[in-house]
Amino acid sequence: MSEMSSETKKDPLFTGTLAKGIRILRAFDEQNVRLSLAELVQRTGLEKSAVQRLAHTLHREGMLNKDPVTRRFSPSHAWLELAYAYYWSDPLIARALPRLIGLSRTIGETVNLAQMSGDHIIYSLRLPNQRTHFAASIVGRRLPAIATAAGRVMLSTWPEAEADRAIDLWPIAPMTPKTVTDRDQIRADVRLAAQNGYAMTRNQMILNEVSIAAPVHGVAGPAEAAVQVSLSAHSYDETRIQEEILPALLDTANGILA
Amino acid sequence: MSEMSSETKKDPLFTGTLAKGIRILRAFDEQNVRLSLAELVQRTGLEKSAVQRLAHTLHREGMLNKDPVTRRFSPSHAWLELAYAYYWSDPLIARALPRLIGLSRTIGETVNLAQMSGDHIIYSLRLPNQRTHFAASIVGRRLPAIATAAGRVMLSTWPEAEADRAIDLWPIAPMTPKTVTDRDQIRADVRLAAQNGYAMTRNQMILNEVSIAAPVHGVAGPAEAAVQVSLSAHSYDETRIQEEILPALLDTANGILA
DNA sequence: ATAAGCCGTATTGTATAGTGATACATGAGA
DNA sequence: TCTCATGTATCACTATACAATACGGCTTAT
Repeated sequence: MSEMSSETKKDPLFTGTLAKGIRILRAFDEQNVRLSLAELVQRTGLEKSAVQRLAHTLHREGMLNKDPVTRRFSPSHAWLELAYAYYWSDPLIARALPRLIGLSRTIGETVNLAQMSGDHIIYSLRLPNQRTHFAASIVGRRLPAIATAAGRVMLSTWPEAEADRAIDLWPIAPMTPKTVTDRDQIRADVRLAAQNGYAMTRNQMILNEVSIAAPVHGVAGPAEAAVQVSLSAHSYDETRIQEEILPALLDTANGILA
Repeated sequence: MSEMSSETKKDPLFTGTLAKGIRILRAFDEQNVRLSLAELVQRTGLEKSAVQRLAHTLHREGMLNKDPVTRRFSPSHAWLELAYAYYWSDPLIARALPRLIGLSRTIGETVNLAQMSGDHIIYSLRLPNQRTHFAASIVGRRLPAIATAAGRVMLSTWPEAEADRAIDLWPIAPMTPKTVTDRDQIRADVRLAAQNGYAMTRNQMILNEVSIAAPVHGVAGPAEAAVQVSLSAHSYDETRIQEEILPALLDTANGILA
């Protein structure tokens, strides 16, 4: 009767109530920061009664704050505690963090650790500087993988067939007028990254931004992650990048291997 | 029949299934990073069948990874996405971040933003340096409020009766041999913080660590948060702290007011 | 002023969906 | 080879989540 029929079709271990509750948590994002009951109904597509019950439960469990006057829900500190648990669970984080800090001190520019997450990348560590704008300063941000230097350099370590499939099928969300949407151009860029051992993009997310990424290799096979640096094109010409940034970046990424 | 009878007693809006699912998420922490079904049963106190169903659902919803060979569950990237949403939801974060970065550059030492969360503080922003150890580098960490400089300086802005109650009742978890557990001593320290406008502790979490915190005031009334700096007692004597650290710290904390 | 909407909250009969017990399968250790 | 612990699958039962609806407070329009 609903649109989830195909997904839910006879999985006797699937508990719909919990899934709905998770959908409520997921309704919050950078544009939806404080949601009323009615807005939650709209964003989740659930029944008003269901949202009432589930949001109430999440509130009582400490997962949602509720403003006593506006009656709006918002994320609670528990969401940060979950991030804390995540950080401990991923061994890459502890290996990468001290080296990223070193890189950040050396070059004095924004440094990130990105991981592949489906067809997106997700930033799991970020070391912003004062010029970095807010969205680029906080962890957990997702971007379409093949539209980013980090995503491309990771793909460049994949078996060619899989990488090609990804380049053909994965989404691209144009962020600036200069965002590349031509998949053959992306394919060429991934090939180039395979040769160079790093990937570089310009003006893809923000105008006048140069993004450079190097792969973090696992024991063998595809890259586990990528170390990525953002620079202003105004401050860094090609030779400065080659001489000041790249050696330090590649050194950092290689050092994380463990 | 279960131990939740007092909590659940007749709240017709409370959905137990969702609450149980949340308990599964909460079972992961810094010491429990990768949990088997049996361990989840043990840690949550739920029935094996329930854990089987709920963990399966969380896995299908992308909230838990499942290692195909060890069959263990672990936090997924979605946990970082939730943190991302939290960061956008709390307006203090965007106000504080650039100033914290500035402070970090100025003094070259570890800088944190802490907020009150029940009877604990939680670190919501952290700017570590290379010497910072891992647990002190990642957001979402909670510590007993009255055992920390940040917690005490926030309490020092509370109405005296409430602060006294907190000092009497809130938990203290001794972390080092020198952790202060005498509540009258803590009370004196809070009073001193009220006079000075900052709080300082030594050897409370780690030996030879000096922790200094200044309050971030709201429009009026109690502090919204605290800016906190960690130093090595070996590198900073009292006069260096007074001259090099405190002015910058207080300036930063005051500047966040907005 | 009054009415109409909208929204959050409370209530209730009903059947569905989660429950818990149990059985089965697999792999590790003794 | 046996035993035990653990993960997975199945199933009858009924407790529990469900959707509909009613109520009351607040804002907006007329």
